[in-house]
Amino acid sequence: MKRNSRLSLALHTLGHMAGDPDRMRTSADIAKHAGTNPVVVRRVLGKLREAGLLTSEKGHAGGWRLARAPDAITLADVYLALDESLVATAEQEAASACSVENILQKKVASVLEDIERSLVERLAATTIAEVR
Amino acid sequence: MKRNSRLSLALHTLGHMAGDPDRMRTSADIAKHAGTNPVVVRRVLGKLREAGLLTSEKGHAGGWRLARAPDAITLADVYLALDESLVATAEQEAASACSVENILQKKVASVLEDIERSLVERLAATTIAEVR
DNA sequence: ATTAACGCAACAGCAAAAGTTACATTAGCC
DNA sequence: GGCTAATGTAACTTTTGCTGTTGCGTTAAT
Ligand code: FES
Ligand code: FES
Repeated sequence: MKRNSRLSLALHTLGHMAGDPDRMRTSADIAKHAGTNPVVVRRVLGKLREAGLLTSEKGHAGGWRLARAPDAITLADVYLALDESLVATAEQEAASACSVENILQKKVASVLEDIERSLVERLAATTIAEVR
Repeated sequence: MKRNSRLSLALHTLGHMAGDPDRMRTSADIAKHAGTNPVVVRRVLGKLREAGLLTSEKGHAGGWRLARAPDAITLADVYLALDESLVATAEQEAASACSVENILQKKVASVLEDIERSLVERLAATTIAEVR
């Protein structure tokens, strides 16, 4: 697991959680499985918690758990929770003096928006219950 | 022009070329317009030449020119010529022991392939003659 | 012969992502 | 109450890919 590691890490972890939703997992456990560092895990899962997909508990018997049923969490939920996008975003700059630049900007931005939308649609069709 | 600079640079340059196809441009000219370095321009345009979209000539009166009519070059041609993809590619690693990983890999890869295909389709609908 | 261009390779600088360390806080357990 | 094991966060370091830069060889017009 190398690239796009945040998303990979998140999906992989949720996939395993979906297979045994009641078990509480610590960031150290998860990190060991994923071959990374507990802090990285907490960083990523923290975003999923903010999005309401996971809950975490501090203290002695703490750890991480799904916040909803596995079949109520789609890949799109995860993708959107980390706001990192798989489609390069064409950030719009203040309209330049160059007409070529402006026209291109519009064309490309509109294509990318459509593509992004359809990507999310596709991801929404699969739940993490289906990937374990 | 900051991000995804290779594609931006390429499209922008071709857009301008489409407006005056017979004029020969040097990498230094182009670099000045694009606010970058001639070597960077040659790197990018070199790929477009390999793909048959441009021709370059060395020597004193050398420079760059379109290899075909502007309305015969689509944005998709340019996108494909630089093999840099706007959709993050889910590189496949040797099937791991973990079934979650394998299933995810397949799902995500297939989605991304579809998305990439449809992106290229969309880009193929516009020629550089339309963006000047 | 000179000049102005490309081609290419090697190197330097930079910025974003990942990993690491450190420490405060929290909650169960004896 | 004190110990232990967990999260939460901030700061720092390392890695990595991209951009930009320099240098030099090659080519062709003048
Ligand atoms: S990571 Fe999927 S099995 Fe350990
Ligand atoms: S860059 Fe488009 S006008 Fe100079």
